[in-house]
Amino acid sequence: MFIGEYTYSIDEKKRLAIPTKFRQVLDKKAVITRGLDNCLFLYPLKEWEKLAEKLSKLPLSQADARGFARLMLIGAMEVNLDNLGRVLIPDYLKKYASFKKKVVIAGVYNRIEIWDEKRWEEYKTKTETGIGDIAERLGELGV
Amino acid sequence: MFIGEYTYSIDEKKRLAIPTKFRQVLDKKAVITRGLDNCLFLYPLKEWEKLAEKLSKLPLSQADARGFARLMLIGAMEVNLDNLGRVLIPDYLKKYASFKKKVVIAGVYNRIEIWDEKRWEEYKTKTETGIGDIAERLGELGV
DNA sequence: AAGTGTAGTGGATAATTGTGGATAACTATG
DNA sequence: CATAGTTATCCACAATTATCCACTACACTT
Repeated sequence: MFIGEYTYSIDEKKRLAIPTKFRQVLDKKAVITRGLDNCLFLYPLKEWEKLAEKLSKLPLSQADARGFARLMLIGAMEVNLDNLGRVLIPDYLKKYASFKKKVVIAGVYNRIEIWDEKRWEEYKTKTETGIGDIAERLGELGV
Repeated sequence: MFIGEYTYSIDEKKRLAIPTKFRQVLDKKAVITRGLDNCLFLYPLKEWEKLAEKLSKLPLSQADARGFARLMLIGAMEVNLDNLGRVLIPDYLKKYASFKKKVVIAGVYNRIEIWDEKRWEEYKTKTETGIGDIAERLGELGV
């Protein structure tokens, strides 16, 4: 399980270190994809395979399902952790998530999220102010 | 599984390099054909055989199904990868997909798509805005 | 409080790969 | 049969990528 928030920096070679606690679970190989709200998702290989399998079953004949599967599958990239536990961020994903130097790596149960630091702060303050409303909806979910 | 987005260029001899990660799976021979949304599909031989089988079973009575099957079957061509992992793009397919110099090679699970770079960018932005809420769709998939 | 160890960051070297050109083989046509 | 044009195989260079190594800073231990 991934939990916690860490701040790291991407060097000029697009390398990003993964927090030590997450490395043990990731096992040298992982898949990085487009995420929600302009962040990136990082999945362990097995979690990704489950997701990809579902995406591949979407009907090819319907334009919007086709587009969705394309965005998610084409947006994904298998990454290897080097000896020091770093991964390479592909250009198009770096651009998609508008990464500058500092990024925030956050554990969200079965996946890892990677945010541009500034966007993360903005998202956090926005969410924190609205957290009262969210709590009410959580009640509906039985939490 | 094919995933990821790569940018390559077609030289003046209509040769196109296939990303290294895809070569291992393709095994020297592949089938290239007309795809949806003005891109090309590239299949491993076995995947193509399965698809061709399905296409041949489409009801002869429906005009659009018949047209789709014709498009893909007649447009298909077997291509060989040379020693450096490049394939030759036939003229009529190059024209169909309106390739200029730069193309995007994209992995979509069991097939590879080849897009003219400009068209891909257009399709991507169009789809990103038109796809609606990605979160909801992921939720439907149980992710 | 000092030393040792671990982890984040940056740089350097070696290997791989994308791209272009050149030569050889084959086909077609006069 | 020969020549011209097209196609295929091979080779070389340049740029990017991957692996390796070193340094620094923080933390924990003794």
